[in-house]
Amino acid sequence: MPTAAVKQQNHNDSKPIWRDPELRAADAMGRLMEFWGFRRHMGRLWTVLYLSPEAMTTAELAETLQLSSSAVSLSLGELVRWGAVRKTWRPGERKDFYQAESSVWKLLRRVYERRELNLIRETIDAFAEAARDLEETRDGLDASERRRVEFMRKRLSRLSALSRAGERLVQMLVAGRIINPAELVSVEDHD
Amino acid sequence: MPTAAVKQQNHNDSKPIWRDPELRAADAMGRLMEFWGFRRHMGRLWTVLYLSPEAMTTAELAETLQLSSSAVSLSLGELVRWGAVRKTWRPGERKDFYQAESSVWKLLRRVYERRELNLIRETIDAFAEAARDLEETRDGLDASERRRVEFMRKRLSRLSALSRAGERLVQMLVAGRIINPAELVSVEDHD
DNA sequence: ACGACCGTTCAAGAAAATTTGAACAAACTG
DNA sequence: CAGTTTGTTCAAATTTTCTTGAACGGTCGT
Repeated sequence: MPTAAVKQQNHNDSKPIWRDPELRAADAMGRLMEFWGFRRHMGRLWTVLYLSPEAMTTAELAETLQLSSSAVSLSLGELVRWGAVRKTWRPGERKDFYQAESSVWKLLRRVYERRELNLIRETIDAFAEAARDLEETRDGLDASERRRVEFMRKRLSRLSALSRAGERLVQMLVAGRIINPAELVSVEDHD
Repeated sequence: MPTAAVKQQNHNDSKPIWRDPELRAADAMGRLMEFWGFRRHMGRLWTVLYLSPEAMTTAELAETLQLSSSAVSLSLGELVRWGAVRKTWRPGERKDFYQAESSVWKLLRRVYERRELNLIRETIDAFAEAARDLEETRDGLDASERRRVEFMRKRLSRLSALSRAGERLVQMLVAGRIINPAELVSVEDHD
């Protein structure tokens, strides 16, 4: 009788010889994407599609990555919303086919535009509100309180300036223009 | 009898009037840091310290942010390991005092050096391994398989080139030198 | 050396997220 | 139109991460 150590080579699937490197690359991208705040599976799915010359069906993707169909549907849908994967169509086929958007630069740009830039702006706004709140407290304060609030105000405005500089930098990136980190540095120089 | 809506102003703490803007700013930074892959509390703690003219004790931090002492210890320790907060000392005092590293640029650089750069390198290595795996499969393949593997090899090497370009960009950032996103773009041009 | 004070670590509990199977809906086929 | 096939949504279950209180260990003052 076979031991438990025997890999269960299910179904009648003879897996292609390139499956191992494929999964290795997919997993590496999955980690990267996860670190970047996306679902692991988004990176994996995108990579499998990117490495495939042909568009693929959800069933093939599920089989390749050993995922349930709902997991595929979920992450693939998100990829489509990010424009990282396109639904394609094949005459005579009922299933949907998917293919990877192959311009990584385009994808990077889109994420920075839609997500990072938004987050920075929310942060900028929050600092601005905090500063406004602070102004309103400047009524009957004794000397030491006044000094304390003044310090805080200065630091807050530095955080504001830094985040605005960050916003500009990301805007430059998105525009494909040259980025000068010195602009960030210089915010902190004159104190 | 007082309703539940009455804010419980616990203890005998008369909270300073700048507490609200302080917390608002701390929370904004907490979100940013969380998005960036750190603990929420790290951003909050750092901000409270950054906005304070005086070094603070763990007890004061816990009180300000309404955290348990273990939560403070955990996240503060991590901040110290990242060099984002320094332990200071006061003559005659037994407690430890903490103050924020106030150069945000220095902090950014350190994180990119230690963390992002490492991650990119791991990714580069994984792609390289995948490519090596793939080379080894090139034995008795029929024509269509050969074409398939060849496609995959091309795409893999493009991913490699992209991640190496990413590494270079981060290196430039860390060095404070000018970054040209076009280098990333150009990887995908000649196909 | 003893006791009080601080800070860290740990394991248990709580909260948040991912994952899955099943139910549902939509589109096509015969 | 009934029956398949395909894809999505939902809630339950699992896993992972975060939080907490208690135990531990070290340091200082008496």
